[in-house]
Amino acid sequence: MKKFLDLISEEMKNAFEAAGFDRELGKVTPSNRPDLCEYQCNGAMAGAKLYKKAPIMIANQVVEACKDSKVFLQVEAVNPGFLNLKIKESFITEYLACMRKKPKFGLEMPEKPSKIIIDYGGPNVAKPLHVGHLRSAIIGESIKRIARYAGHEVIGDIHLGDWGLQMGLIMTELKVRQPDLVYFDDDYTGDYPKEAPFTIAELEEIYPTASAKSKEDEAYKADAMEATYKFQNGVRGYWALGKQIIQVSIPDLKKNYKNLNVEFDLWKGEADVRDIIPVMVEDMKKGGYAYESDGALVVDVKEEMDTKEVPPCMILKSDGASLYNTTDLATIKDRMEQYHPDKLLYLADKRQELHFEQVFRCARKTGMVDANTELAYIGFGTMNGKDGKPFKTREGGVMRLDVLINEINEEMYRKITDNRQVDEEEARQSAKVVALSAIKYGDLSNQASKDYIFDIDKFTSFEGDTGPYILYTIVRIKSILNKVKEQDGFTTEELCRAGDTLRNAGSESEKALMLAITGFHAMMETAYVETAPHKICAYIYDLANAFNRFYHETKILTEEDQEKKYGWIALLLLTRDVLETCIDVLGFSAPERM
RNA sequence: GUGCGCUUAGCUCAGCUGGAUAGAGCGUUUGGCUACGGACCAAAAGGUCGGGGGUUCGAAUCCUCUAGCGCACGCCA
Repeated sequence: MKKFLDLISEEMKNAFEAAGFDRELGKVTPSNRPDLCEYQCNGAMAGAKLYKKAPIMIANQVVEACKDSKVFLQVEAVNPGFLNLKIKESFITEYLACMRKKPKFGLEMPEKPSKIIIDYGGPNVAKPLHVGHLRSAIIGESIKRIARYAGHEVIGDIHLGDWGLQMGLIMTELKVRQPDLVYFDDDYTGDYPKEAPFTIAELEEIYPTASAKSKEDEAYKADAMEATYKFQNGVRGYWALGKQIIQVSIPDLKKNYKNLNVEFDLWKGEADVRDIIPVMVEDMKKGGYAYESDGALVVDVKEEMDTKEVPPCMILKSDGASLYNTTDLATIKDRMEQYHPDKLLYLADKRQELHFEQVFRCARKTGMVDANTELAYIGFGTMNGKDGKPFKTREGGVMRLDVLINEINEEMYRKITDNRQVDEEEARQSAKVVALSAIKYGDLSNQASKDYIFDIDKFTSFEGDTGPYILYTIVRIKSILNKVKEQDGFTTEELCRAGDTLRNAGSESEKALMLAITGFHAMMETAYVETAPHKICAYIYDLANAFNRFYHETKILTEEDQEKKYGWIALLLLTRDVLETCIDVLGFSAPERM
């Protein structure tokens, strides 16, 4: 269905046309003076020059043309030429009734859905997730869900970091501890064991140990680099061992991402493109794109329009090893061939902007990506502590993600059980759900591209613009609905039927709530087009406020007029559904009670 | 050095394509509890939108200059 704002604009455009002006002047926007009107149109002022007429004259003519409108309750011309609009209750009610009946509240679906691959997450195997992975996971998951909700086909790929020096480091340390493992025997030709010779817990201990040793011991580091080389070049034992490191890491990563309500469709990594790299490099040479420079193989990606210096994109290091660029490019090639996507979307720290610029240019120049596939990069800012510096533990180290999450879970549990009797198990469960909303909302309500301050006290607060406040509002609605069910002896289905008929708003706050709901489509569309989850946050915060205001002055359960009461129930159901849809798109959910 | 980004209330942040009196939350002050969940609601105080100049009937928003801060600039990822 059409967006509410478009419908009103249409009506206003007709009025401009009827009054003899260009209909495009009739564009309506939400009011920035809610004390005066619900919507406004500034077209009369824009038309003043065009028609050599005072804006207020134009506005008055338009007012005249709006006389018999079925949409507008009031159209008022105000100096210097504003058109202040109020909407008829019946028009709003009809619109909401229509929203209730349609899937996705009647959000218009694209004629041709795009196929989008979104690359986010990017954790390294064998290393625990830390806070640096949080933003990518949270924002990426939400952007994926927004695009899906908007009707597109989206594939989320975690793009594991399983190619770098950390692989060699682990192998080197493993060799020190267990030198007799068959993986290290170059003469071994049999099958390698299915069981990995380590657990995830051991891996998490091995890596930091190895990393520390390599910083002090040159020979150790050289061994690690050699092991990395062997792994990358597919020396049987090393390759098999590397695969096992990956296989042991994945279930652990899955578990951790599941706690964040983050799911990937593809669990591919850099190592998966190993076979593609030589072919790709060969093609780049043959095509005359790649050449040697200071011993390294590079592709020029400068463009005439550049205002800055864009260094060439390095494909191979002077020792012949591949690097970040190489695997990213090979991954693009792989994705293009396997999925033929309309868009490749990357989510990474904003400091990587130049890297993606180079990679994208290189991919286009070498013909790996055709003109109708879009390459996009969304850079996000740093998560800082209260001091404005990158978030650290009290001791100044990198904070593990599970530690941080546990801390917030505990804080939530404390708040939920504070001063009240609750079932232990249920309280634990809700604490988790609410804690996740606190973390995610805290992150997503800020613009992704900016740095933000991760303030646990602020995010976990039940007051103000926070996740818990949104959940609280939803839970409150659910609570009322449950009471009605009890009171009138309804099942959930019966309640929905009983609350089927919306009625015209009977108060300012009810009308404001209804109008807030009508903004859903425009908001969702903007959130998709601008990849801006924070707009969803702003919307549900407004909606929750509108609901709480309405709730505060409306006694629903004790209302004796059944028609009135069930009209409100209908409005509650719709409000709840819109709120829950929005938080689902943001990547969290609401409990039944909290 | 080159380029990019940021600067809005005491603090944390919004501000849609230029519109009326620049908005929230927290904190501060005040009022509302016989609780459909007060984890709420209502209200007040608090701003030269970093600074200068320009475009425009009209600028936080567009252009330009400038200051402060941050980030990135071939063999890490």
